[in-house]
Amino acid sequence: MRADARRNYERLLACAHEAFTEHGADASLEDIARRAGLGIGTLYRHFPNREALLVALLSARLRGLTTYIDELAGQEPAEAFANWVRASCEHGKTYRGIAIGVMSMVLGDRTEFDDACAAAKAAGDRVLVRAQEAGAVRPDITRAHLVALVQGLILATEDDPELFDTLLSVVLAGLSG
Amino acid sequence: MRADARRNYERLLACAHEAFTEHGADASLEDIARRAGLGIGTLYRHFPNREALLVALLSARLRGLTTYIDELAGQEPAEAFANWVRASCEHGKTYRGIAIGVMSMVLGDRTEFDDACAAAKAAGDRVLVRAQEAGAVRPDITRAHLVALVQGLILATEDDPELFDTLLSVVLAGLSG
DNA sequence: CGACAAACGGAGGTAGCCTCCGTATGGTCG
DNA sequence: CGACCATACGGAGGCTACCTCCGTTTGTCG
Repeated sequence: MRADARRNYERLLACAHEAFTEHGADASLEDIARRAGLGIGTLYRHFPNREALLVALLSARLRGLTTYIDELAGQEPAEAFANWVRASCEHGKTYRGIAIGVMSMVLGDRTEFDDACAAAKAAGDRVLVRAQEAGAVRPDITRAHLVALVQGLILATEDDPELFDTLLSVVLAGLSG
Repeated sequence: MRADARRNYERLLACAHEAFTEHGADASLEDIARRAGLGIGTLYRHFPNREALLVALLSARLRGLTTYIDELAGQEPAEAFANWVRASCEHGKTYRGIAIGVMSMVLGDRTEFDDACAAAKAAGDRVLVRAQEAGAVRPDITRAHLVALVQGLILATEDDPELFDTLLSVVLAGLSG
């Protein structure tokens, strides 16, 4: 990959992040190219369609989340667990709209995204198991339960950060072993 | 309202339902007008923009759900409660994508939609209170809890009906008084 | 430094959004 | 019953976005 190509790839991802968080998954691709100071043709060479750009962006962000989760290994189990839940909520809030857009798209090769998902799940499982082994979290809880709790929490408290904090503390207390 | 206008209004809503469930909130408005055998101008007179059409459609559906919930008054409390949860899940599944599109839109007069929401909530509360008074449902559960549970359930079990049924039975068992 | 594969840019064809206004028609009143 | 007009309809047209295609530019390697 040529140096200019890599530079432009990164620039496009950064501008796509801005545009998608501002306007949702419907953001104009031409606007993204303009923000990056590049032609629309360049955007389409790197990402053949909207889905490809979204998948690349989400995958990059998921990799970032995975890195953070792995760093939680240095914290005590209960604290690491709480931080994991919190980070997942934050990630879910920011990318809920975008992720739903991606989910509704079909077909195509989503290997990259699937891999990033699997990695994030595995990293989360490690934190969960550790917390459970330390007796900080009920042993019957699974990651699927937490996904459901987190998503429900986010949707039920839309636009009410105070309610969100209250319910999150309730959930965390309820999960303690 | 003239007779032809009312007929066309209904026809547009029906075709919008088809199109939105097929293609999500991004469905083409021109396609909706075509399906209804009407000009695009007619669609825009009845619904000045996409949001207005979505709001009208969701409101109509919510009113239908409210009617169903009210009919549950004839069933025994525990059964009515379970049916309410089930119907809410069904409604949420079908309209999740569309509803999210609506939620992300801002400003404008949403009185009609707000009223429909309030009515559905009130009807649900009646069923909940009755079930709790009969001792069929834990007294500390609120409708907000159920919204969170339901939404989380739907999101966590995307594309896996079997898992959905399993988790739903778990939730219903867990809610019993 | 020169050559060429790799990358860029943007014109252009298509389609959807929404507006505007000329045309058609349902309902009402003499 | 017929004529009038407010109400409603249709679609052309201006705009913007999507995506493709190809002529031009540029990084890299011998």
